Amino acid sequence: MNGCGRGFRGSHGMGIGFVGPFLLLFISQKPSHGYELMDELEKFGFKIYIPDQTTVYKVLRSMEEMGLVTSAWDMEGAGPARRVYRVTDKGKEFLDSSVAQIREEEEIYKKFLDTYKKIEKGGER
Amino acid sequence: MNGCGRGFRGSHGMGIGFVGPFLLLFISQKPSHGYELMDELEKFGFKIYIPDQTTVYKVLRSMEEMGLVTSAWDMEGAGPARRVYRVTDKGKEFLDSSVAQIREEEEIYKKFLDTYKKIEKGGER
DNA sequence: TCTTATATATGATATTATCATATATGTTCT
DNA sequence: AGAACATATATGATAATATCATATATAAGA
Repeated sequence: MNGCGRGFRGSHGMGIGFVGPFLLLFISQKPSHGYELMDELEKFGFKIYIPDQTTVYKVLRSMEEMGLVTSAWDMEGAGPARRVYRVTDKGKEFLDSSVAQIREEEEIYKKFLDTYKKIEKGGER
Repeated sequence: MNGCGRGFRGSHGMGIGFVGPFLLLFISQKPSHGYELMDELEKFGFKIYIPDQTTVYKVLRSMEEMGLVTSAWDMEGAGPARRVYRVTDKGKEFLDSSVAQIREEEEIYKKFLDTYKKIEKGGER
């Protein structure tokens, strides 16, 4: 019981969890680091469920191990050093290949909401 | 590596996993049993990712333990006995309360696809 | 009889996410 | 100066979720 998001998606073996593709999408637009990416997740629409910080950092490292991104320390600017990630060609391919799955889920969710609306109206509530 | 779906959603503590709300939705429309629900998942749009059979059976049992559904054996008709599930009031409430989260995810996915389309067009691909 | 579809179930394991905690830099307030 | 806070990353232990491998059993069809 912790008021977090909802569930696996059985992505066993994908290696980058639920949030991975989103991070890959962000990094594809602009090289970025963990702390900033956390922020971007919220701006993107993650409100009720926002992944844990440690999850984000760990997924970034996983993605690097898988060769989907590379990282380098950025000492410039204020504050502590930032580990800045950049997408690789392999990362772009991965992103491309995950789109079909995302599309399916988007459709399933849309259909869920439509169906719910119907039974909510007709229902003995 | 198993070609399955994609990842957790950090639903720690929800107790009914990713597929739970869908099962609850189906059962709310019509009492049903595990084997049939598997079928309905496919009809609903689960193709690239379809949850494992054992996952479905286990989630149904969890939902019963949580008081979201009740079950009874149905001996009528052909074939082996079926454990038929019916939604409870608590189950309906649970379904209601999970809608906000589903809506957020649907929006996030939609935005993912829109953003991807943009960077795909403008991208050095 | 053999195969297939129907139907449920469980113990072991793999995968993913969070929790608790640690470290460190730089800014702002008092 | 000292305290508090925002920024920034990291890891070991633990919790939650999903699958794998396997077992059982009924009935229909070839």
